[in-house]
Amino acid sequence: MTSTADAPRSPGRPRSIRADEAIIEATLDLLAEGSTIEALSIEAIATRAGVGKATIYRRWAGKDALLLDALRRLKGVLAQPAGHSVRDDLVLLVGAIGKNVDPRAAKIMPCLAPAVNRSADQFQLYQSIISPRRQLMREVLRRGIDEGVLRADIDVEVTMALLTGPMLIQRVLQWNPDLDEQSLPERVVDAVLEGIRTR
Amino acid sequence: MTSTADAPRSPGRPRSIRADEAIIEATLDLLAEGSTIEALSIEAIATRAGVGKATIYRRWAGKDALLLDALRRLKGVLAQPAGHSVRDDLVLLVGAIGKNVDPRAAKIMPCLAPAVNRSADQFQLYQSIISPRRQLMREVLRRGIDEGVLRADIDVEVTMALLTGPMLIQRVLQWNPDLDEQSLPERVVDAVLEGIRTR
DNA sequence: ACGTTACGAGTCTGACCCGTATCGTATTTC
DNA sequence: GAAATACGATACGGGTCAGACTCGTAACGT
Repeated sequence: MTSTADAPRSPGRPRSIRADEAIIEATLDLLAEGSTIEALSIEAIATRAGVGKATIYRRWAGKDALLLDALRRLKGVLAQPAGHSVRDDLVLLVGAIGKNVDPRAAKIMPCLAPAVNRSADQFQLYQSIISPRRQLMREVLRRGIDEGVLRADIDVEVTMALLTGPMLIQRVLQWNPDLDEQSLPERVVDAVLEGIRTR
Repeated sequence: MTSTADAPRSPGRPRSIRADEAIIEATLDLLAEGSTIEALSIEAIATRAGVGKATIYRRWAGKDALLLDALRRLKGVLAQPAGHSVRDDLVLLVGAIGKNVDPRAAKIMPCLAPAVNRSADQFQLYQSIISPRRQLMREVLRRGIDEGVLRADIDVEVTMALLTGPMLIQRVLQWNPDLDEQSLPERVVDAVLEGIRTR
């Protein structure tokens, strides 16, 4: 016989996995199409997903809970530095900033900026996404110090901000429309490595 | 007699300047208190300003037009570099990023990130605010090159992103909560000046 | 005095939305 | 086949808001 712990299966029709998917996808689609977080309505999501509202409320407590789950899908995979050259690893990591597997992510990211500072939940989600990436860069910098490629007296945290900031304001805020995004990672890394002062 | 061009004065009660002020102020207050751009309603603004809704519609076509006018007030004044030391001037300019005269600006800025990429009007407003500041920094960097303090082969535009980015992600996105904002301008400028590579 | 325009306050219609409930139907276990 | 649960659809009451409108009043020119 099946053990009791093995089959806590409830009777009745099981929840549709396709509905789960459709709801999440509809949410991300709508966000990517330009809807802002609070303009997003459960009704719109339900319609877009081809699903009844009740089906959404059966799974999530409200819009916030749904959004949290939906945004988790966007995380994407971490870039994997090769480990040969510190400079090349940094270029790889800087180039990966704001570049997710899901093309919708680029459109959605700017929307999170306001939310991050108003909701503790979303701040935590945001930090949980970026902190592993920060850790990756931190390790490369530490390796650079150990190998003697980077000075030992640099502030690693400030250096990470130095490398990340320019890329982020360009990708998320379109800070300077004339700046070439393609070559930016290389140029940022090299500038930070060499400094700009005459010697 | 008064010349025709001199007195295009219309009859009737003139518009109240105090109402103009009150409406703009109420808008900025509500934004600074945490309301997001689209959660902001004309009704709320009218109530807060102690003004009838019609008084607002008489002046602006809608929420967008009002917002554009209101945000223009936040520009603040440009920091004035002393012109003695390039390093000190850069510290001043970097420290001024995201620091406006109006304390409400700091709370409002993150809300603009999504809007900037969706409305051409707001993108232009955003650029019109930051481009004179960019120009200021550009001039300091050029002076540095002329004086021989900075290398002649640096890319000035990339360098500006290098200096601005870290400060902006910290002030607007709270990128790394552990980073000390107070000392950041100095540390960013010095790091960019010296580079992080061993020599 | 009189016409004109603005004022604050309020009303009204038509949207849109939330969250819940209720349909008839479909899918599962026992 | 019966009980249980899910499904999409739709209806509901309660809420907010946009915009246009209406009051009675206030401020300005002639």
